[in-house]
Amino acid sequence: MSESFKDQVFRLREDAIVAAVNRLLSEKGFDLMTVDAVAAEVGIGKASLYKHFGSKEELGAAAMAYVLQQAIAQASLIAADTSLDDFERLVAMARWAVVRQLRGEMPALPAQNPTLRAAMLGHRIFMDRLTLLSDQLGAWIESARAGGHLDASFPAEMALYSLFAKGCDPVVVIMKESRQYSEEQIVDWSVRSCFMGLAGPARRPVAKRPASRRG
Amino acid sequence: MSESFKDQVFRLREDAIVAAVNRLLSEKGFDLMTVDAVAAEVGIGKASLYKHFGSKEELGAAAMAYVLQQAIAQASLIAADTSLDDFERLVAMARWAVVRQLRGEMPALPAQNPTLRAAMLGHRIFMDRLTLLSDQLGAWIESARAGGHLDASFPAEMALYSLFAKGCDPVVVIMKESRQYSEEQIVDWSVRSCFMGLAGPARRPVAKRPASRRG
DNA sequence: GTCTATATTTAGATAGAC
DNA sequence: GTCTATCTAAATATAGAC
Repeated sequence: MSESFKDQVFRLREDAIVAAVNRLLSEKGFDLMTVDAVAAEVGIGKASLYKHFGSKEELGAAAMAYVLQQAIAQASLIAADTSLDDFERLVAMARWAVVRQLRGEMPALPAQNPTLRAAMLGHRIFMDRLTLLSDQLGAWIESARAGGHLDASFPAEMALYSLFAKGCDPVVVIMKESRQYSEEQIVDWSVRSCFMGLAGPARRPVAKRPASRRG
Repeated sequence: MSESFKDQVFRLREDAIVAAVNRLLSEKGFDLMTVDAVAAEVGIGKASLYKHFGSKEELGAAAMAYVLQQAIAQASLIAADTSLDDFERLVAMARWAVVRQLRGEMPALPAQNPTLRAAMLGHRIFMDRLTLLSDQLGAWIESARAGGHLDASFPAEMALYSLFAKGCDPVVVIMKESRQYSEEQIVDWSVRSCFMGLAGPARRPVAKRPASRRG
């Protein structure tokens, strides 16, 4: 019973650490985020931090695992919404990623860092969640492709990668920093450009079949 | 005369340094690129390097200025090609950026680094070239928007930012690393997704007017 | 301007008391 | 597990001879 309470405190502290890492990662990025800053943000000593996580890279992997957990939860909600078809579910997930990034809740990890990459590949929870989310998105992508809702001239993997890339789209960041547009506008534009592209009506071929919904 | 020769050597050496920085930046990124590695790649001592550039940030700014120079040269070629309209010129520039990235010739600089950002804002050559290129691209964008070739529901700045972002598109990198697709395929897909989006025929509204060319 | 050798700083990681 | 104090490694930058 006392043990159980201790465990609860332990997990709450870890949650606080992950939250701090997540915030600092989205603000400064991995390389400029220092372990000292994480400890200071949580309000504990650095040595205490290392009792929870063995390295800075593990902190990054844990932050990504946390975001993946939230993405999976969001996907579950979207999957349960029967008013949506699978294409619209993909759009909804892209929207979710952009919103998260605008709110500063999307950690930025450098893909070029081999040490960090190794830590993530060795992080079982992260990898399991990554597989789970990829499978869910992949199923929607296949369904949407089969129905002509996604352009089948692209490989399915490219749609998957594009969705993940929405979480770190520099265009979104710049548009936000310019402070000229509302968040809703930025989200709408970003998602629309992802699926419809930048081209205007003069460059769009005549549709082979009429659009199914939006008249 | 001897002075002039020395100057030539000096500039050649600086070119070699910038080339090395450019290669290392595209391979490792700014934070993982060390000044020691740059000096080793050029084949000179680190102290000699600091006679040419005052800081690591200046190296990064110089590398970007060099890429901008090449982008401007490419834009001049494209501008002179009278077989293209302005929309196609934008497509050609996007294609150029993706090709450069695939070849590992596109330096990656972290936008979140304030020191680096300050160095670039203070780098006159870089800023002048950035303005020049932005003006050229902006003119094409306005022209393409006016003709309905670009979707006018997006702000013009967003098209500009999207073009610049093509130089660091993580989807391109991942597709390349997967080694499943040829470079031409990746380029075609990346450029197509930028302007036409991921959506398929079932999601495209009936065109108000017929496509001008590729029908 | 180039080199070798060194100074300085920063930040990841740990020792050891409690 | 938490803390203070410290170790260590790496990397930016510089001194000083040539």
